[in-house]
Amino acid sequence: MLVRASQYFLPTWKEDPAEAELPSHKLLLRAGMIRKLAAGIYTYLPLCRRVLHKIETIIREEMDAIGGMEITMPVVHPAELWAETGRLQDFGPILGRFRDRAGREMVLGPTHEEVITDIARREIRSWRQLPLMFYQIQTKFRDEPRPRGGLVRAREFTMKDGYSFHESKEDLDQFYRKVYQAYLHIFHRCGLAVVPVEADPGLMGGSESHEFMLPSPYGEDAFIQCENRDYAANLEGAVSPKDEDPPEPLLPLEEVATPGCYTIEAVAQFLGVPTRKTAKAVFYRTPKELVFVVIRGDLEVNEAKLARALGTTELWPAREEEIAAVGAVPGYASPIGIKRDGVKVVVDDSIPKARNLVAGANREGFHLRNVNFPRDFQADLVADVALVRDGDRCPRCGGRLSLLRAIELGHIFKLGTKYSEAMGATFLDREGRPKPLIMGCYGIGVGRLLAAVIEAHHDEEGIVWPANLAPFQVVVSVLDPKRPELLALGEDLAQGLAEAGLEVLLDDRDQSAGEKFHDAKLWGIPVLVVVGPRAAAQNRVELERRRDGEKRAVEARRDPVLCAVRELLAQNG
RNA sequence: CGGAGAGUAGCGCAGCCUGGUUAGCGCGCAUGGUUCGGGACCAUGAGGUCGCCGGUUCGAAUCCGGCCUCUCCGACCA
Repeated sequence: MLVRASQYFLPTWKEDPAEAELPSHKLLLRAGMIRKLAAGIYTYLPLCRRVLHKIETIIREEMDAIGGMEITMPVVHPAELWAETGRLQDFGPILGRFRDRAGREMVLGPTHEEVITDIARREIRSWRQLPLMFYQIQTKFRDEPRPRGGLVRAREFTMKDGYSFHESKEDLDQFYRKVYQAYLHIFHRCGLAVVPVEADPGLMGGSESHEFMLPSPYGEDAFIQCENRDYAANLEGAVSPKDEDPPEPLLPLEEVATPGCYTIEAVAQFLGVPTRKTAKAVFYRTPKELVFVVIRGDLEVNEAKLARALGTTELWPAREEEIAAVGAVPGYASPIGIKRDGVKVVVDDSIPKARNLVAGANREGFHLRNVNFPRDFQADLVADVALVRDGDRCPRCGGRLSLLRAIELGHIFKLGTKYSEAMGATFLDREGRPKPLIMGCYGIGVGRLLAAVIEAHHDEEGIVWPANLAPFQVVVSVLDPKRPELLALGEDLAQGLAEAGLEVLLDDRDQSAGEKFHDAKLWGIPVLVVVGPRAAAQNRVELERRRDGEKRAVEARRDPVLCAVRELLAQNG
């Protein structure tokens, strides 16, 4: 296929736009691939559409290969459907809403578990129909509070979402592994070295989940990875064993004056002890009760882990008056001597391993030395609720963990029966008994994936597409298209390449040579064929490879040019 | 939602502090001409409710108040 640049829409910019920070965002704008309509809402221009099409093709091939069937679900859903699972509430303001002319409340789909489960409950009756896997590539809308980085986090975005239905947990487990592998293939084929990490299912619910992360300094997310590569987890789910303090005799409680020491740092400094020899009190509120968390002073509470330990999804920081109501003194709060009714005391598992800690005395201006658990206070729950830090130990091998920024490209979940139970989607099992369908769901952010490919494949001059994703494989640049013989030569060579099955951009625009060279680099097209007067005088054209700038001159005829282009493309990796 | 910054021609910016002719520069765009291998040159020209609303003033891009939008950091986030 052959496209003439003079008749195509390729609005490039010379300068970096003021609104962009990330390389992918700047390059998408400069290369004329996207334009912004509003915060986090973009038009995909022709060059972008071509690349998206290639990414989508890879995704379709991999989904089809594991038995996925492509469908398209509606963008607009009745709000009632979302009320069935409780997510009309849970999603809150993220959900785009409007009323139709009859006054019925509608939502813009941020994801499609409810819709596919509605299909399933109407159509799936027997175990004989299972398993089933559906997927779609479609526009989603989520009114995120902070869109950022162009396509890295948009409010309106393209997503591949897939949903599978199974008769048993075992069948889901087996299929989940297939999807996991298919996802690795997809990212590999896009030229990305992603890391699968263990993740927290969060709002989606379910038992097990993995995120596919591309490490990047510009990532919108982060994860924890072991130096020995045997453990990777997202921040909300990461665990690390706590070190036991060296044995020391348990000393008697002792109250000490610590005027003006409202923070752990201040207390530790005032008393000359390290922060890890202190116990910190942190207060939360759930719909049911006040939660008093006791954690080692050098650690932070991981609210996702705490919520999971409490079996709740709703958790907020407590207000001062709620803290005071149970007899705790903010700034000097202590688990010793508080009212126990209506308070749940959660002790992080760092505390039983520590000895002789400094904790609040529940008295303005005083702390206690030599606090020991469980000698001095009791817990309703002992659990790991700490945020893992850079440098902590790996739970598998004891190696060092590091915190890496990353772009989350995909997320897969074993949903189990959360949606099928809420919505009454059942089937008759082999014994003829009705059972809720067992589900999995699988998402890839397609636009984010495209942005991630640019983050991973660019240089100072522009994008450097992997050959299989490039919008065109070759650009044939006619330096002086006003000369009929040069234009004719360029057209003939471009035609030859196109007839051989390549996607060719013929740059026949009447612009200076420099501008055309710069645009070709900005667009990231793998091979440039230069048709210029200098080489043409010797009946030659010059080829240049985008990735490394390697140049070669070949005879200006179809066959030698095709042959050389193919070689350069093949070595493009 | 908390913090920070920005909004002047299609893009990038200056002018604002210290109010005063017709609001400027570079790029881009249009027309004509000269050029033609790494973001050319000359000439002419088009293009602006200075984000919006209100106030102060003889006079506001400039000072004051309110609002809107966008960007970044954080919180949040399948």
